[in-house]
Amino acid sequence: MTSRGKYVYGGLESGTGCLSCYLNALCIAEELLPEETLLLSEIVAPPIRLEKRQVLYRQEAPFTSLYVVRTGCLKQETVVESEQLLTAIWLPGSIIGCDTIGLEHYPSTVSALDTATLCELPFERLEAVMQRLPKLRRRLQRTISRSMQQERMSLQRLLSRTAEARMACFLLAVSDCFHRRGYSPTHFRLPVSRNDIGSYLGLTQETVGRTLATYQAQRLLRVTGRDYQLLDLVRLERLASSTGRRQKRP
Amino acid sequence: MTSRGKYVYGGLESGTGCLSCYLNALCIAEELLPEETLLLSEIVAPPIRLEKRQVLYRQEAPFTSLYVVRTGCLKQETVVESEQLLTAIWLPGSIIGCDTIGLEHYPSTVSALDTATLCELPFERLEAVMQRLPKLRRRLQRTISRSMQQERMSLQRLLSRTAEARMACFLLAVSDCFHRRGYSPTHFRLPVSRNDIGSYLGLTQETVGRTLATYQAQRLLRVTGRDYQLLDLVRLERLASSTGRRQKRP
DNA sequence: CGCGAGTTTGAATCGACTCAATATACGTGG
DNA sequence: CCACGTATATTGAGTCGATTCAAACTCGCG
Repeated sequence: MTSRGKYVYGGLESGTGCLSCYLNALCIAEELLPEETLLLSEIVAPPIRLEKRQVLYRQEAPFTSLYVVRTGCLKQETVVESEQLLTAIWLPGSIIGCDTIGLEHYPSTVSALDTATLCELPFERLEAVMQRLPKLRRRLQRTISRSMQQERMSLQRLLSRTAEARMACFLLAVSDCFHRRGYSPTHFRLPVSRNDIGSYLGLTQETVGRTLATYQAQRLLRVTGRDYQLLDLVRLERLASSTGRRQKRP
Repeated sequence: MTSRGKYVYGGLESGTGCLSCYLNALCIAEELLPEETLLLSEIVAPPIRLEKRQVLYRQEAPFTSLYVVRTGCLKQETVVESEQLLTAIWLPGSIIGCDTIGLEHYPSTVSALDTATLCELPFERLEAVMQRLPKLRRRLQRTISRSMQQERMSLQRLLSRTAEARMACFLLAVSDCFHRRGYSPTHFRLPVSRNDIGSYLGLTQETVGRTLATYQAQRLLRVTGRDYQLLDLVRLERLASSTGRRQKRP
């Protein structure tokens, strides 16, 4: 998070726009007719490329745009009462900035964990298109509602779970996300430090490491650095959906 | 949560509508001109009165309306993978249903914890008014964004806190909410069982009770049943903003 | 090659949980 | 209105899990 800036990436085919985007079915463009999608792609700013540690926007910066993650991984940090929280981890397909619509300033800082590419949706222009395309507005609202409920639930679940169960929840969420974007659900690189995973899950880095070690000993997965290979999704899911504690007898 | 239904409350002055509502400054009506507020009050359905345990809507029921809490207290429960989570506690001034806009069905069940009165905003009609009043749309979006970020942060904070700190966070949030609605911030009835507080905070009922007892011994507050009297907000805030754990030395 | 950030491992402490038993409040029907 | 039964709260003892702290280790990068 040392330098800020938005560097245009020359490598993306820009002429084709949203129509040919591999994320189409997940982006807000979902369910739009081709001619409607074209309308959308006209307002999409040229793709942004961020290098590791580069900042997309800072807390308190004026709100201008939503961003869709095409590739890479970003983190969102919020400072409140001089306490820093890791409030989100963004993977491909996520829409960043939904928590800022209607506000003047971004409530948090978003930065890249490794090289990332994003689509920028200037909100003013998006608003204009939504005026003409109510379907698009509903689509965005649905995305927002879903993520609100999703996030609330996943955090709520974590609250009453042990470290083991929290890690399982986290890894499965990441796996699921990659899966739906067409990547492997069992083998991925997650460029997040143990420390960051810890503050995202409310654990210490030591506990995160130890838990991964335990998993590895049980042949649930293999980790080398930040490269994860899930070996037994079924057992991980069992771990994630139990609280990890002894059953309270009725 | 035994019986369902929406019973019209005869006791609210209905002719005056939003203009005279004591919540005006907090409801989405904020910042609207009088004539605009009138437009809004025309679509507000007659006030709803719910008795203790009555259900406002059930999970999977078709989405029809947003609701504003006028008085009383409600809880939101979500069942996912046969696990029941207490995902929200709604106090006066809250808008219920923001997590459902754009979706077909409510993602959770909301029921009254004691007698409650609510304003119903049928969403179809609200949408029509927002079409004519962009200001109102922005107002609603701002509310949604704010609550998204707020909720995310407060849950995130809880994750890395001890039972003592979690309880302090919770009580202060409630206190703040009542305060902003014009009630006393230090003396209120919170008709939520220890068990429900526990599942909301990710603690057991025993821990909730013990923590309250500890607080009482330290003259931080007085509790009798579900009646709370906060005696030292400053010290409570200190408790809430520290994690409750020993400081890790740098 | 060496430095530093990130990670791993171990030992001791403290906190929250489970379980069980008791006490209190509350609503219902006699 | 009181007595009862159920739901909710309190209290205590023992266990298990996550934290703190310290130290050694590994990897990537200049």
